[in-house]
Amino acid sequence: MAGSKVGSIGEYIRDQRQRAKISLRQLADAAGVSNPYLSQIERGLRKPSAEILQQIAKGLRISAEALYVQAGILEDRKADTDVQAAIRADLSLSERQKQVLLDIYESFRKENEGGVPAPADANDERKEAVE
Amino acid sequence: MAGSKVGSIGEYIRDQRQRAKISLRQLADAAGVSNPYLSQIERGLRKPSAEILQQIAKGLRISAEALYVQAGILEDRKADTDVQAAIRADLSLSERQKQVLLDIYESFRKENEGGVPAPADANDERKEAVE
DNA sequence: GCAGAGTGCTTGCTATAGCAAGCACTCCAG
DNA sequence: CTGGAGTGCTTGCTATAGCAAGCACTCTGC
Repeated sequence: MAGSKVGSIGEYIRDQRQRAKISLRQLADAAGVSNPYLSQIERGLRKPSAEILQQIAKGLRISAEALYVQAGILEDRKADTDVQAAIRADLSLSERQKQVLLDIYESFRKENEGGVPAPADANDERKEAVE
Repeated sequence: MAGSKVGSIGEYIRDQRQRAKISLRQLADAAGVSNPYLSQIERGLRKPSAEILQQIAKGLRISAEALYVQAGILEDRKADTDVQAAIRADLSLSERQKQVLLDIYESFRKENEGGVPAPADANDERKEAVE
């Protein structure tokens, strides 16, 4: 999907449907939503709920997440790193603690965008962080 | 969160709110939703849209995804990897950064020995770590 | 005691999501 | 030509999401 990340969900659905070479009614039937409503969604007249998006994704045989991203209700995340996935799934952490760790992890990665720093620099980093 | 992955979103929100030790109105204000509506959501009388869940997540300072998972609109992605192993193996972090993250992770887990704690504690931890 | 602050909930309303019934059109076979 | 199948859209309706106004309660200070 070239262009903006959060575009018109309706246009995106129509595009995917046309790529799949199925009619509006065929998709509506496969998705279990009414065909007039799907038409309205595609033309931007209605704003579908996440549940409807889930059904449409099923009918299109694509991930619901892809539609959520287009609809602006989910961040477009490239595959989680192992660290991120592990933190999210860790049952010994509260939701808030997970968010804190993820934020710190992310800020560390930003610092390292020019490369992983030498151990001497990392020393200073630790002192700041621990204090 | 032991037990079913997709439970009552209302109970979950109330639980997170009570862990954060904030009143219903405080969360409603922080989230930008009406307090009666939040009350209805917590009691399972209404079914909030993804947009409202997003706002509530912001007010609770947790990820929207966590609420989506509870609401059944997003799959809970499993991670087979352990947090500690993942941090150690992450090539985008320096060794010192890894240690910092591991220390924080460890201290979070220590705090949680009697159970998953109130997020207010995690708040303090974050301030220390970033400074 | 009363007033004020804070709490969670009730109630009635508006806007709109999502549907069913059906229209208008195109295409093709008999 | 007509009828049938398929297409996308219009229209009017119902159910409900989400809100504002306000109630009933608890607690505290004067």
